[in-house]
Amino acid sequence: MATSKLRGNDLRKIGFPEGRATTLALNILEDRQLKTLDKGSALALLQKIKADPYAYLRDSLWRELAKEFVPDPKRDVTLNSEIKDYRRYGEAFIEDGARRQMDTAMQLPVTLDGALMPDAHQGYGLPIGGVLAVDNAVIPYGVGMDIGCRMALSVFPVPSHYLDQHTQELKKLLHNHTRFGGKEVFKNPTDDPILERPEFREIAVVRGKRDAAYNQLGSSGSGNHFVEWGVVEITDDDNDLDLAPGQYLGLLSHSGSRGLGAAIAQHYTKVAMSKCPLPPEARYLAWLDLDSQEGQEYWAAMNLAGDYASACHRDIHRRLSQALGEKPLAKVENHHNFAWKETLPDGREAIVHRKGATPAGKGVLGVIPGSMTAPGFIVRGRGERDSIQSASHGAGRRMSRTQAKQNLSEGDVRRHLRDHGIELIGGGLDEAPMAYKDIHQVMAHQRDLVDVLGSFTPRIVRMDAGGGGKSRYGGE
DNA sequence: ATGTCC
Repeated sequence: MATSKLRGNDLRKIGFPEGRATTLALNILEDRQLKTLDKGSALALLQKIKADPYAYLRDSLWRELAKEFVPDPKRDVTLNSEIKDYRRYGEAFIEDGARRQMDTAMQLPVTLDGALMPDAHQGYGLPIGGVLAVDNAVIPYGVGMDIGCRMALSVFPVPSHYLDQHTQELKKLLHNHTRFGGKEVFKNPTDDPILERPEFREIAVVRGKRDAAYNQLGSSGSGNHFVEWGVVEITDDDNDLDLAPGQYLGLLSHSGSRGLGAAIAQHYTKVAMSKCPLPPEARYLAWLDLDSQEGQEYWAAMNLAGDYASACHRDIHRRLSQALGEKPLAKVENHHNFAWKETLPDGREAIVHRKGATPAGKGVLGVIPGSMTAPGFIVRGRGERDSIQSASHGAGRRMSRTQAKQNLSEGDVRRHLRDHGIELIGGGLDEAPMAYKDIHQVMAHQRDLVDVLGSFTPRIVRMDAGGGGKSRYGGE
């Protein structure tokens, strides 16, 4: 009876699409002929069917599932045979998987234009670091799971040597006034006006998450999310922040829309995949017509999740500013994992998806983080048309989470952090600085996309304690 | 990235 324990989530981990294929697989496994199959063997078999569905088309038990993995011109929306041309920044160190995913996205009949940022790596559907402009449609997996995930920086009127003199106090503030991980939330969540938005009454999936949204407000979640104190160095006199060149104490946060955004992404991805069946390699790129009821709902829910993520950062910075007893001189905030209505250079209206890519329209400010032991950069967009007015959202991974856990040791990471003078609360091996690309190289590949106004060098970092042996994927 | 669900 071991098979009865197999869940949809197990199938997601071996790359099964949400929806019919998963439902079919779970139903077929209920067949009495398969009752003796243990969980491992069942997963191995399902993987084989997905990899070579043609071998199972005559198998009476598995035929219906196998069909799900074979292109069906009668059912599937057809991809263009031609891959539309698109720019790749820093192509030499972009992995093949990310390139292949972007190629597929450039074959969608709704695609107008695209670009791949120098921190790109493989994700679900659109690669992380992928920018895709489409015609009157929105792709839930082109936005990603953590809708509206963002960076927020506060610059304080405090000299940077405060970090050296008050290291343990600042560390304690992070410990006391931030919440990380799946379960940790504030006992006294802020009653933010966002919770009164009509979407919480009008959209079913959003309504079901209102209580969770209230409880999770101001919490940071897990994965690559962080809150950190560090040194802001302003190098450019003309910096749009009214800051004199020099060094300041800074607070940088990276997190998103928590359970609310995840539920919206999961729900509308399922809807899109059932309404817009695509050939297997493109299945996760299913879109919703923007004029459809579901498309309008997703658009409203996505915007709410973005505003919620912003409210969370506001709360994080308010709590820490109060605890520090200082008001910020300047703030910079920018989001990725989102879709915007924009006008392309040729005048066409487009829905521009930036999955792990930073908006870089002319004069638009943003922060591109490096790693715990490398600076991030305060940037101003140059409005470059070839990148669809976008830039990278960080350094990007050099090692997958699994590779990092296999190749790095706790001792090595501890030494590396100590050598760089970094204080860390939490943080797993999969988030070790060595798992990330060299931010200086990444920045060198996007000189045409952004101007650098200053830097942020982390000193005291808090992250989730990390997943230990748990398998994770993606990361935006 | 989330919640533990087809």
